[in-house]
Amino acid sequence: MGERRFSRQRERIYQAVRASRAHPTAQMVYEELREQMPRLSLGTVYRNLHLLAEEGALVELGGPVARFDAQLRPHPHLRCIRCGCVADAEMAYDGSLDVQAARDGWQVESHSLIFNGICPACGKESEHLKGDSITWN
Amino acid sequence: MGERRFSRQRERIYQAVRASRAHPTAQMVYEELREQMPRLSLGTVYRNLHLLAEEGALVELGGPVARFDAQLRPHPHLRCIRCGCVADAEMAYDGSLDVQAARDGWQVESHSLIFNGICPACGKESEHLKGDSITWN
DNA sequence: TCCTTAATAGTAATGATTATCTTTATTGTT
DNA sequence: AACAATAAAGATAATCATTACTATTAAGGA
Repeated sequence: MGERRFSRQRERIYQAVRASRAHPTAQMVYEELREQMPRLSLGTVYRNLHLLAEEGALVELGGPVARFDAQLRPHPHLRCIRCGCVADAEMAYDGSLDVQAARDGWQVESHSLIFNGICPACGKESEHLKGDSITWN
Repeated sequence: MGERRFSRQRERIYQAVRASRAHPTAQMVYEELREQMPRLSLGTVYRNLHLLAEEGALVELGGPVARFDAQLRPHPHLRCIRCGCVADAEMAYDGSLDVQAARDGWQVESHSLIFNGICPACGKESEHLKGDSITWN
């Protein structure tokens, strides 16, 4: 449990998420940075994404594969049930919901609101193809 | 692509989810049924849970490990950030949100609203222990 | 420059889920 | 009831995301 030190890898990882609008996965960050840092390891990406999330510099989004967001204000997201891409919803985060949801002995801290749908790209290229729907409630 | 046949395994799997209030995972269903059906295979549980979800008899909930619900009316859920358990929120599903969320070329079909918090059991046993927070937005 | 040790790279291990493949069982038909 | 066609099961291997482990590298203070 020592003091945190600077590392160029962590810095680049943070900047990569910041610069992206794709809510990238660890794999996506890894592949992008690898071009410039061929020796980068995937484990390093995972470790640092979690460190950054832990210290509040990033937010981790759920789902079957984790995604990361440098936009710290909580907000709803849109997820494509075809390609899995994630976008920000233009909608405010309603913290009052957390109060309403509390019941029994639950202590509600936050909520995640994810809209499932078809993204512009997928909606265009496939008015015929019927891929597997990956929707969650 | 043949016609669907009856199978006692599928029937029991469906009943197991129906009878549970835990929004069980595939593993949970498997372990429970195994007592009565020692030869049951985990792959069979996964295959049938997905078949049942596909034909609309069950709903699949997201998260790092998939959970299943026989309550078909969409509704928000509570998830414990300590133990991972899932419960129903006593709150109506607001379909009007889906209309509001639509933007650009997105076709929104549904949404999932999950409250993150501490369940009664975890809140009781640990006002001292500080486990890893697993919260998603 | 030297030391301490946090952080990395590389790789093995884990856990959930999916795929493959042989055997079993459902169901329509004799 | 026996038969044939094939959906589904059981067993196991493979895949994918993520985590753990270990020897080496590199912050950063003395």
